[in-house]
Amino acid sequence: MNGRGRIIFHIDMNSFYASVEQAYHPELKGKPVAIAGNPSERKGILVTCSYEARAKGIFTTMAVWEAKRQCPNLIVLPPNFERYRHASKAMFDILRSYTDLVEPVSIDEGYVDVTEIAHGIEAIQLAKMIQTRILHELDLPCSIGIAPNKFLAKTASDMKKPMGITILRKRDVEKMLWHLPVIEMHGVGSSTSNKLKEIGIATIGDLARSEDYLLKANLGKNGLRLKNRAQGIDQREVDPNSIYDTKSVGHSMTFPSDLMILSELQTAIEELCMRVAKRLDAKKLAGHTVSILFRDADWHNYTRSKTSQNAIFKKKDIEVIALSLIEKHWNGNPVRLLGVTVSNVVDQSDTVEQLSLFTYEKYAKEEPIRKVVEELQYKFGKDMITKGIKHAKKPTYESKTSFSKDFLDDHRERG
DNA sequence: TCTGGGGTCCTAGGACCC
DNA sequence: TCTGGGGTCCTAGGACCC
Repeated sequence: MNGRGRIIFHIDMNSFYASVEQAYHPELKGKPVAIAGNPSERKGILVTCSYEARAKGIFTTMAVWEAKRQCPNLIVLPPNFERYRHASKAMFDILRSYTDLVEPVSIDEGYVDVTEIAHGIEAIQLAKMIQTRILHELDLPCSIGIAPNKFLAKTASDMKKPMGITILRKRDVEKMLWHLPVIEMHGVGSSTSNKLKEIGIATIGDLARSEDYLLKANLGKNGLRLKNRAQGIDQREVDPNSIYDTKSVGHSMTFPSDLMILSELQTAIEELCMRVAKRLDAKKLAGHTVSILFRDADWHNYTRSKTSQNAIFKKKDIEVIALSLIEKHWNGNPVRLLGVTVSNVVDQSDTVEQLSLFTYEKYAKEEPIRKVVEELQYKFGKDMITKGIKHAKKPTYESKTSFSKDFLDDHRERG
Protein backbone atom coordinates (compact mmCIF):
# COMPACT_ATOMS: atom_id res chain seq x y z
CA MET A 1 0.00 0.00 0.00
CA ASN A 2 1.26 3.46 -0.75
CA GLY A 3 -0.56 5.10 2.11
CA ARG A 4 -2.55 7.32 -0.20
CA GLY A 5 -5.29 4.75 -0.69
CA ARG A 6 -6.14 2.48 -3.54
CA ILE A 7 -5.96 2.91 -7.30
CA ILE A 8 -8.77 1.12 -9.09
CA PHE A 9 -9.35 0.86 -12.84
CA HIS A 10 -12.74 0.19 -14.39
CA ILE A 11 -12.41 -1.12 -17.93
CA ASP A 12 -15.53 -0.79 -20.04
CA MET A 13 -15.56 -2.18 -23.57
CA ASN A 14 -17.28 0.20 -25.97
CA SER A 15 -20.43 -1.23 -27.66
CA PHE A 16 -18.78 -4.60 -27.20
CA TYR A 17 -20.79 -7.00 -29.40
CA ALA A 18 -20.90 -4.55 -32.28
CA SER A 19 -17.19 -3.82 -31.95
CA VAL A 20 -16.35 -7.54 -31.98
CA GLU A 21 -18.36 -7.95 -35.19
CA GLN A 22 -16.56 -4.98 -36.73
CA ALA A 23 -13.24 -6.51 -35.74
CA TYR A 24 -14.18 -9.80 -37.41
CA HIS A 25 -15.70 -8.13 -40.45
CA PRO A 26 -13.60 -5.03 -41.14
CA GLU A 27 -15.96 -4.08 -43.96
CA LEU A 28 -18.48 -3.22 -41.21
CA LYS A 29 -16.22 -0.55 -39.75
CA GLY A 30 -17.63 2.94 -40.02
CA LYS A 31 -21.12 1.58 -40.63
CA PRO A 32 -24.21 1.52 -38.42
CA VAL A 33 -24.25 -1.98 -36.94
CA ALA A 34 -26.59 -3.45 -34.34
CA ILE A 35 -26.90 -6.84 -32.65
CA ALA A 36 -30.38 -8.17 -31.96
CA GLY A 37 -31.26 -11.29 -30.02
CA ASN A 38 -33.94 -12.17 -32.50
CA PRO A 39 -33.42 -10.10 -35.64
CA SER A 40 -36.39 -11.54 -37.51
CA GLU A 41 -38.93 -11.85 -34.74
CA ARG A 42 -41.63 -9.40 -33.91
CA LYS A 43 -40.39 -8.87 -30.39
CA GLY A 44 -36.70 -8.62 -31.13
CA ILE A 45 -34.80 -5.73 -29.56
CA LEU A 46 -31.30 -4.36 -30.03
CA VAL A 47 -28.76 -5.60 -27.52
CA THR A 48 -25.97 -3.31 -28.68
CA CYS A 49 -25.28 -0.92 -31.52
CA SER A 50 -22.17 0.74 -32.94
CA TYR A 51 -21.39 4.41 -32.43
CA GLU A 52 -22.21 5.01 -36.08
CA ALA A 53 -25.72 3.68 -35.36
CA ARG A 54 -26.03 5.79 -32.21
CA ALA A 55 -25.25 8.86 -34.24
CA LYS A 56 -28.44 8.16 -36.20
CA GLY A 57 -30.66 7.96 -33.13
CA ILE A 58 -30.41 4.19 -32.64
CA PHE A 59 -30.08 2.92 -29.06
CA THR A 60 -29.94 -0.30 -27.07
CA THR A 61 -33.35 -1.91 -26.21
CA MET A 62 -34.93 -0.34 -29.30
CA ALA A 63 -37.26 -2.69 -31.19
CA VAL A 64 -35.67 -4.04 -34.37
CA TRP A 65 -38.47 -2.93 -36.65
CA GLU A 66 -38.37 0.55 -35.18
CA ALA A 67 -34.61 0.81 -35.55
CA LYS A 68 -34.82 -0.23 -39.20
CA ARG A 69 -37.47 2.37 -39.84
CA GLN A 70 -35.34 5.02 -38.22
CA CYS A 71 -32.15 3.96 -39.99
CA PRO A 72 -32.91 1.95 -43.15
CA ASN A 73 -29.27 1.05 -43.84
CA LEU A 74 -28.76 -0.31 -40.31
CA ILE A 75 -26.98 -3.67 -40.43
CA VAL A 76 -28.69 -5.96 -37.93
CA LEU A 77 -26.76 -9.08 -36.97
CA PRO A 78 -27.63 -12.07 -34.81
CA PRO A 79 -25.42 -12.48 -31.75
CA ASN A 80 -22.46 -14.83 -31.84
CA PHE A 81 -21.85 -15.43 -28.16
CA GLU A 82 -19.01 -17.83 -28.67
CA ARG A 83 -17.15 -15.07 -30.48
CA TYR A 84 -17.90 -12.58 -27.71
CA ARG A 85 -16.82 -14.94 -24.97
CA HIS A 86 -13.59 -15.54 -26.83
CA ALA A 87 -12.90 -11.82 -27.21
CA SER A 88 -13.84 -11.28 -23.56
CA LYS A 89 -11.39 -13.91 -22.38
CA ALA A 90 -8.62 -12.40 -24.49
CA MET A 91 -9.37 -8.98 -22.99
CA PHE A 92 -9.29 -10.29 -19.40
CA ASP A 93 -6.08 -12.19 -20.19
CA ILE A 94 -4.48 -8.89 -21.11
CA LEU A 95 -5.65 -7.38 -17.80
CA ARG A 96 -4.37 -10.38 -15.85
CA SER A 97 -0.96 -10.07 -17.47
CA TYR A 98 -0.50 -7.04 -15.17
CA THR A 99 -2.02 -8.34 -11.92
CA ASP A 100 -4.20 -11.11 -10.50
CA LEU A 101 -6.47 -8.51 -8.91
CA VAL A 102 -8.93 -8.51 -11.81
CA GLU A 103 -12.66 -8.78 -11.17
CA PRO A 104 -14.86 -9.42 -14.20
CA VAL A 105 -18.28 -7.85 -13.69
CA SER A 106 -19.84 -8.92 -16.97
CA ILE A 107 -18.68 -10.10 -20.36
CA ASP A 108 -17.48 -6.62 -21.29
CA GLU A 109 -16.39 -4.84 -18.10
CA GLY A 110 -14.26 -5.38 -15.06
CA TYR A 111 -12.28 -3.82 -12.23
CA VAL A 112 -8.54 -3.99 -11.69
CA ASP A 113 -6.82 -3.04 -8.46
CA VAL A 114 -3.51 -1.53 -9.61
CA THR A 115 -2.48 -0.03 -6.28
CA GLU A 116 0.56 -2.30 -6.03
CA ILE A 117 1.66 -2.10 -9.65
CA ALA A 118 1.13 1.58 -10.35
CA HIS A 119 4.17 2.73 -8.44
CA GLY A 120 7.08 3.88 -10.53
CA ILE A 121 4.67 4.42 -13.36
CA GLU A 122 1.86 6.90 -13.43
CA ALA A 123 -1.55 5.28 -13.34
CA ILE A 124 -2.57 7.12 -16.44
CA GLN A 125 0.42 5.71 -18.34
CA LEU A 126 -0.56 2.23 -17.29
CA ALA A 127 -4.14 2.83 -18.42
CA LYS A 128 -2.95 4.07 -21.79
CA MET A 129 -0.79 0.98 -22.16
CA ILE A 130 -3.69 -1.33 -21.42
CA GLN A 131 -6.06 0.54 -23.70
CA THR A 132 -3.53 0.52 -26.54
CA ARG A 133 -2.84 -3.19 -26.16
CA ILE A 134 -6.54 -4.06 -26.24
CA LEU A 135 -6.93 -1.95 -29.36
CA HIS A 136 -3.86 -3.29 -31.17
CA GLU A 137 -4.08 -6.94 -30.18
CA LEU A 138 -7.86 -7.37 -30.32
CA ASP A 139 -8.96 -4.47 -32.49
CA LEU A 140 -11.42 -3.46 -29.76
CA PRO A 141 -11.99 -0.04 -28.19
CA CYS A 142 -12.48 0.49 -24.46
CA SER A 143 -12.81 3.27 -21.92
CA ILE A 144 -10.97 3.26 -18.61
CA GLY A 145 -11.90 4.99 -15.38
CA ILE A 146 -9.20 5.61 -12.75
CA ALA A 147 -10.27 6.30 -9.17
CA PRO A 148 -9.69 5.39 -5.51
CA ASN A 149 -12.68 3.01 -5.44
CA LYS A 150 -15.05 0.95 -7.58
CA PHE A 151 -17.94 3.39 -7.67
CA LEU A 152 -15.84 6.32 -8.79
CA ALA A 153 -13.89 4.18 -11.29
CA LYS A 154 -17.13 2.97 -12.82
CA THR A 155 -18.49 6.50 -12.94
CA ALA A 156 -15.28 7.73 -14.50
CA SER A 157 -15.19 5.13 -17.28
CA ASP A 158 -18.65 6.30 -18.30
CA MET A 159 -17.60 9.92 -18.73
CA LYS A 160 -15.60 9.60 -21.94
CA LYS A 161 -16.63 7.12 -24.63
CA PRO A 162 -15.35 5.63 -26.81
CA MET A 163 -11.64 5.23 -26.05
CA GLY A 164 -11.62 7.57 -23.07
CA ILE A 165 -9.39 7.59 -20.02
CA THR A 166 -10.79 9.56 -17.09
CA ILE A 167 -9.39 10.18 -13.63
CA LEU A 168 -11.90 10.87 -10.89
CA ARG A 169 -10.42 11.79 -7.51
CA LYS A 170 -12.44 11.95 -4.38
CA ARG A 171 -11.80 15.66 -4.09
CA ASP A 172 -13.33 16.13 -7.57
CA VAL A 173 -16.64 14.55 -6.63
CA GLU A 174 -18.29 17.76 -5.52
CA LYS A 175 -17.35 19.64 -8.67
CA MET A 176 -17.86 16.75 -11.12
CA LEU A 177 -20.89 14.91 -9.79
CA TRP A 178 -22.96 16.94 -7.38
CA HIS A 179 -24.73 19.04 -9.99
CA LEU A 180 -26.01 15.92 -11.82
CA PRO A 181 -29.51 14.48 -11.26
CA VAL A 182 -29.48 11.42 -8.97
CA ILE A 183 -30.61 9.11 -11.75
CA GLU A 184 -27.17 9.54 -13.35
CA MET A 185 -25.70 7.52 -10.48
CA HIS A 186 -25.08 3.80 -10.87
CA GLY A 187 -27.49 2.12 -8.49
CA VAL A 188 -30.24 4.71 -8.89
CA GLY A 189 -33.02 3.86 -11.32
CA SER A 190 -36.32 5.55 -12.03
CA SER A 191 -38.04 4.11 -8.97
CA THR A 192 -35.39 5.29 -6.52
CA SER A 193 -35.11 8.60 -8.34
CA ASN A 194 -38.85 9.18 -7.88
CA LYS A 195 -38.74 8.27 -4.21
CA LEU A 196 -35.86 10.67 -3.69
CA LYS A 197 -37.69 13.42 -5.52
CA GLU A 198 -40.57 13.05 -3.06
CA ILE A 199 -38.27 13.84 -0.16
CA GLY A 200 -36.73 16.79 -1.92
CA ILE A 201 -33.58 15.13 -3.27
CA ALA A 202 -32.98 15.91 -6.93
CA THR A 203 -29.21 16.00 -7.48
CA ILE A 204 -26.31 13.82 -6.39
CA GLY A 205 -25.23 16.75 -4.19
CA ASP A 206 -28.65 16.81 -2.49
CA LEU A 207 -28.21 13.10 -1.77
CA ALA A 208 -24.69 13.59 -0.39
CA ARG A 209 -25.94 16.24 2.03
CA SER A 210 -29.23 14.58 3.03
CA GLU A 211 -30.22 13.32 6.50
CA ASP A 212 -29.53 9.66 7.31
CA TYR A 213 -32.86 9.08 9.03
CA LEU A 214 -34.77 10.36 6.00
CA LEU A 215 -32.92 8.01 3.66
CA LYS A 216 -33.19 5.07 6.03
CA ALA A 217 -36.93 5.59 6.44
CA ASN A 218 -37.61 5.82 2.71
CA LEU A 219 -35.03 3.53 1.12
CA GLY A 220 -33.73 1.28 3.90
CA LYS A 221 -30.04 0.59 4.09
CA ASN A 222 -29.70 1.14 0.36
CA GLY A 223 -30.38 4.82 1.04
CA LEU A 224 -27.35 5.10 3.30
CA ARG A 225 -25.19 3.25 0.83
CA LEU A 226 -26.23 5.61 -1.96
CA LYS A 227 -25.46 8.61 0.22
CA ASN A 228 -21.96 7.25 0.80
CA ARG A 229 -21.47 6.78 -2.92
CA ALA A 230 -22.66 10.32 -3.56
CA GLN A 231 -19.89 11.43 -1.20
CA GLY A 232 -17.39 9.34 -3.16
CA ILE A 233 -17.12 6.66 -0.47
CA ASP A 234 -17.07 2.99 -1.46
CA GLN A 235 -15.11 0.37 0.48
CA ARG A 236 -15.82 -2.67 -1.72
CA GLU A 237 -12.72 -4.65 -2.60
CA VAL A 238 -11.79 -5.91 -6.03
CA ASP A 239 -12.58 -9.61 -5.74
CA PRO A 240 -11.12 -11.88 -8.46
CA ASN A 241 -13.14 -14.82 -7.15
CA SER A 242 -16.60 -13.29 -7.35
CA ILE A 243 -17.18 -14.86 -10.78
CA TYR A 244 -16.93 -18.34 -9.26
CA ASP A 245 -19.66 -17.52 -6.80
CA THR A 246 -22.76 -18.22 -8.89
CA LYS A 247 -26.00 -17.73 -6.96
CA SER A 248 -28.53 -18.94 -9.51
CA VAL A 249 -28.90 -20.33 -13.01
CA GLY A 250 -32.00 -19.61 -15.03
CA HIS A 251 -33.52 -19.55 -18.45
CA SER A 252 -36.57 -17.75 -19.77
CA MET A 253 -38.30 -17.15 -23.08
CA THR A 254 -40.82 -14.72 -24.50
CA PHE A 255 -43.19 -16.44 -26.90
CA PRO A 256 -44.03 -15.18 -30.39
CA SER A 257 -47.64 -15.14 -29.22
CA ASP A 258 -48.95 -15.59 -25.69
CA LEU A 259 -49.53 -19.17 -24.51
CA MET A 260 -53.04 -20.04 -23.39
CA ILE A 261 -53.09 -23.83 -23.07
CA LEU A 262 -51.58 -25.83 -20.21
CA SER A 263 -49.95 -28.36 -22.55
CA GLU A 264 -48.11 -25.52 -24.33
CA LEU A 265 -46.80 -24.30 -20.99
CA GLN A 266 -45.70 -27.79 -20.08
CA THR A 267 -43.78 -28.19 -23.34
CA ALA A 268 -42.07 -24.85 -22.79
CA ILE A 269 -41.16 -25.77 -19.22
CA GLU A 270 -39.50 -28.97 -20.40
CA GLU A 271 -37.41 -27.02 -22.87
CA LEU A 272 -36.42 -24.47 -20.22
CA CYS A 273 -35.53 -27.18 -17.69
CA MET A 274 -33.32 -28.84 -20.26
CA ARG A 275 -31.38 -25.65 -20.84
CA VAL A 276 -31.05 -24.92 -17.14
CA ALA A 277 -29.84 -28.47 -16.48
CA LYS A 278 -27.25 -28.14 -19.24
CA ARG A 279 -25.88 -24.91 -17.83
CA LEU A 280 -25.86 -26.28 -14.28
CA ASP A 281 -23.89 -29.23 -15.58
CA ALA A 282 -21.39 -26.99 -17.35
CA LYS A 283 -20.79 -25.19 -14.06
CA LYS A 284 -20.92 -28.41 -12.02
CA LEU A 285 -23.64 -26.90 -9.85
CA ALA A 286 -26.85 -28.12 -8.27
CA GLY A 287 -29.53 -26.19 -6.42
CA HIS A 288 -32.10 -26.53 -3.65
CA THR A 289 -34.69 -24.10 -4.98
CA VAL A 290 -36.65 -24.22 -8.24
CA SER A 291 -38.53 -21.06 -9.25
CA ILE A 292 -40.84 -20.43 -12.16
CA LEU A 293 -41.62 -17.00 -13.53
CA PHE A 294 -44.76 -16.04 -15.44
CA ARG A 295 -45.15 -12.77 -17.26
CA ASP A 296 -48.65 -12.01 -18.45
CA ALA A 297 -49.85 -9.80 -21.29
CA ASP A 298 -49.92 -6.76 -18.97
CA TRP A 299 -46.25 -7.27 -18.20
CA HIS A 300 -46.97 -8.41 -14.64
CA ASN A 301 -44.50 -10.92 -13.25
CA TYR A 302 -45.36 -13.75 -10.90
CA THR A 303 -42.83 -16.06 -9.33
CA ARG A 304 -43.51 -19.28 -7.49
CA SER A 305 -40.81 -21.40 -5.95
CA LYS A 306 -40.15 -24.55 -4.02
CA THR A 307 -37.15 -25.41 -1.90
CA SER A 308 -36.24 -28.99 -1.14
CA GLN A 309 -33.60 -30.35 1.19
CA ASN A 310 -31.65 -32.19 -1.44
CA ALA A 311 -29.93 -30.20 -4.18
CA ILE A 312 -30.85 -31.23 -7.71
CA PHE A 313 -29.38 -30.66 -11.15
CA LYS A 314 -30.89 -33.28 -13.46
CA LYS A 315 -33.39 -32.16 -16.07
CA LYS A 316 -36.01 -34.62 -14.86
CA ASP A 317 -35.73 -33.54 -11.22
CA ILE A 318 -36.04 -29.84 -12.07
CA GLU A 319 -38.90 -30.58 -14.42
CA VAL A 320 -40.98 -32.47 -11.85
CA ILE A 321 -40.91 -29.48 -9.51
CA ALA A 322 -41.37 -26.84 -12.21
CA LEU A 323 -44.35 -28.68 -13.68
CA SER A 324 -45.98 -29.10 -10.29
CA LEU A 325 -45.57 -25.35 -9.68
CA ILE A 326 -47.17 -24.59 -13.04
CA GLU A 327 -50.11 -26.87 -12.39
CA LYS A 328 -50.61 -25.50 -8.94
CA HIS A 329 -50.21 -21.80 -9.63
CA TRP A 330 -51.07 -20.95 -13.23
CA ASN A 331 -54.21 -18.83 -13.08
CA GLY A 332 -55.20 -19.53 -16.69
CA ASN A 333 -54.25 -16.09 -18.00
CA PRO A 334 -52.29 -15.86 -21.27
CA VAL A 335 -48.55 -16.16 -20.67
CA ARG A 336 -46.12 -13.89 -22.48
CA LEU A 337 -42.93 -15.17 -20.90
CA LEU A 338 -42.01 -18.23 -18.91
CA GLY A 339 -38.83 -18.78 -16.92
CA VAL A 340 -37.19 -21.48 -14.80
CA THR A 341 -34.43 -20.69 -12.31
CA VAL A 342 -32.49 -22.92 -9.94
CA SER A 343 -31.04 -21.07 -6.96
CA ASN A 344 -29.56 -21.81 -3.55
CA VAL A 345 -26.77 -23.49 -5.42
CA VAL A 346 -24.04 -25.84 -4.20
CA ASP A 347 -21.36 -27.84 -6.02
CA GLN A 348 -22.63 -31.02 -7.62
CA SER A 349 -19.86 -32.87 -5.80
CA ASP A 350 -21.45 -31.84 -2.49
CA THR A 351 -24.76 -33.48 -3.32
CA VAL A 352 -25.55 -36.98 -2.18
CA GLU A 353 -26.42 -39.39 -4.92
CA GLN A 354 -29.64 -41.23 -4.32
CA LEU A 355 -28.88 -44.82 -3.48
CA SER A 356 -30.74 -47.60 -5.17
CA LEU A 357 -32.20 -50.14 -2.80
CA PHE A 358 -29.67 -52.66 -4.02
CA THR A 359 -26.69 -50.41 -3.41
CA TYR A 360 -28.10 -49.40 -0.09
CA GLU A 361 -28.45 -52.95 1.19
CA LYS A 362 -25.01 -53.87 -0.04
CA TYR A 363 -23.37 -50.97 1.71
CA ALA A 364 -25.55 -51.17 4.78
CA LYS A 365 -23.75 -54.42 5.62
CA GLU A 366 -20.26 -53.18 4.87
CA GLU A 367 -20.35 -49.64 6.16
CA PRO A 368 -23.53 -49.29 8.12
CA ILE A 369 -23.01 -45.96 9.85
CA ARG A 370 -21.67 -43.93 6.95
CA LYS A 371 -24.27 -45.19 4.53
CA VAL A 372 -27.10 -44.68 6.96
CA VAL A 373 -25.91 -41.14 7.45
CA GLU A 374 -25.83 -40.55 3.70
CA GLU A 375 -29.27 -41.99 3.32
CA LEU A 376 -30.57 -39.74 6.03
CA GLN A 377 -28.85 -36.76 4.51
CA TYR A 378 -30.50 -37.48 1.24
CA LYS A 379 -33.93 -37.82 2.73
CA PHE A 380 -33.89 -35.03 5.25
CA GLY A 381 -30.96 -32.76 4.42
CA LYS A 382 -27.78 -32.12 6.33
CA ASP A 383 -29.31 -30.05 9.12
CA MET A 384 -31.67 -32.77 10.06
CA ILE A 385 -29.08 -35.50 10.27
CA THR A 386 -26.82 -33.29 12.35
CA LYS A 387 -29.62 -32.87 14.81
CA GLY A 388 -30.29 -36.59 14.71
CA ILE A 389 -26.70 -37.45 15.51
CA LYS A 390 -26.50 -34.90 18.30
CA HIS A 391 -29.61 -36.44 19.66
CA ALA A 392 -28.18 -39.93 19.53
CA LYS A 393 -25.09 -38.88 21.45
CA LYS A 394 -27.00 -36.98 24.07
CA PRO A 395 -30.17 -38.89 24.82
CA THR A 396 -31.20 -36.37 27.49
CA TYR A 397 -31.53 -33.60 24.95
CA GLU A 398 -35.20 -32.87 24.26
CA SER A 399 -35.63 -32.70 20.52
CA LYS A 400 -38.89 -31.67 18.99
CA THR A 401 -38.08 -33.37 15.70
CA SER A 402 -39.17 -36.76 16.86
CA PHE A 403 -39.28 -38.39 13.45
CA SER A 404 -35.55 -38.08 12.95
CA LYS A 405 -34.98 -39.99 16.17
CA ASP A 406 -37.30 -42.78 15.11
CA PHE A 407 -35.72 -42.93 11.74
CA LEU A 408 -32.24 -43.17 13.18
CA ASP A 409 -33.26 -45.83 15.69
CA ASP A 410 -34.80 -47.86 12.94
CA HIS A 411 -31.57 -47.78 10.95
CA ARG A 412 -29.37 -48.43 13.94
CA GLU A 413 -31.13 -51.71 14.55
CA ARG A 414 -30.73 -52.77 10.93
CA GLY A 415 -27.04 -51.82 10.90
C1' DT B 1 -41.84 2.06 -30.02
C1' DC B 2 -45.41 -1.80 -26.07
C1' DT B 3 -40.58 -3.30 -24.41
C1' DG B 4 -35.11 -9.66 -24.26
C1' DG B 5 -32.68 -12.44 -21.26
C1' DG B 6 -29.06 -13.06 -18.01
C1' DG B 7 -28.25 -12.04 -13.37
C1' DT B 8 -27.62 -9.86 -8.09
C1' DC B 9 -29.18 -7.88 -3.89
C1' DC B 10 -32.72 -6.32 -0.68
C1' DT B 11 -37.15 -6.39 1.91
C1' DA B 12 -40.96 -8.07 4.39
C1' DG B 13 -44.02 -11.40 6.30
C1' DG B 14 -44.83 -15.96 8.13
C1' DA B 15 -43.33 -20.41 10.10
C1' DC B 16 -40.75 -22.45 13.39
C1' DC B 17 -37.39 -22.96 17.08
C1' DC B 18 -35.01 -21.88 21.51
C1' DT C 1 -51.30 -19.25 29.82
C1' DC C 2 -50.96 -14.76 26.13
C1' DT C 3 -46.32 -12.86 26.77
C1' DG C 4 -41.45 -11.85 24.99
C1' DG C 5 -37.19 -11.63 22.10
C1' DG C 6 -33.77 -13.47 18.92
C1' DG C 7 -32.58 -16.16 15.02
C1' DT C 8 -33.06 -18.83 10.66
C1' DC C 9 -35.41 -20.43 6.68
C1' DC C 10 -38.73 -19.96 3.04
C1' DT C 11 -41.56 -17.36 -0.22
C1' DA C 12 -42.79 -13.50 -3.12
C1' DG C 13 -41.94 -9.20 -4.96
C1' DG C 14 -39.17 -5.23 -6.35
C1' DA C 15 -35.16 -2.57 -7.96
C1' DC C 16 -31.28 -2.41 -10.64
C1' DC C 17 -27.58 -3.58 -14.01
C1' DC C 18 -25.54 -5.14 -18.57
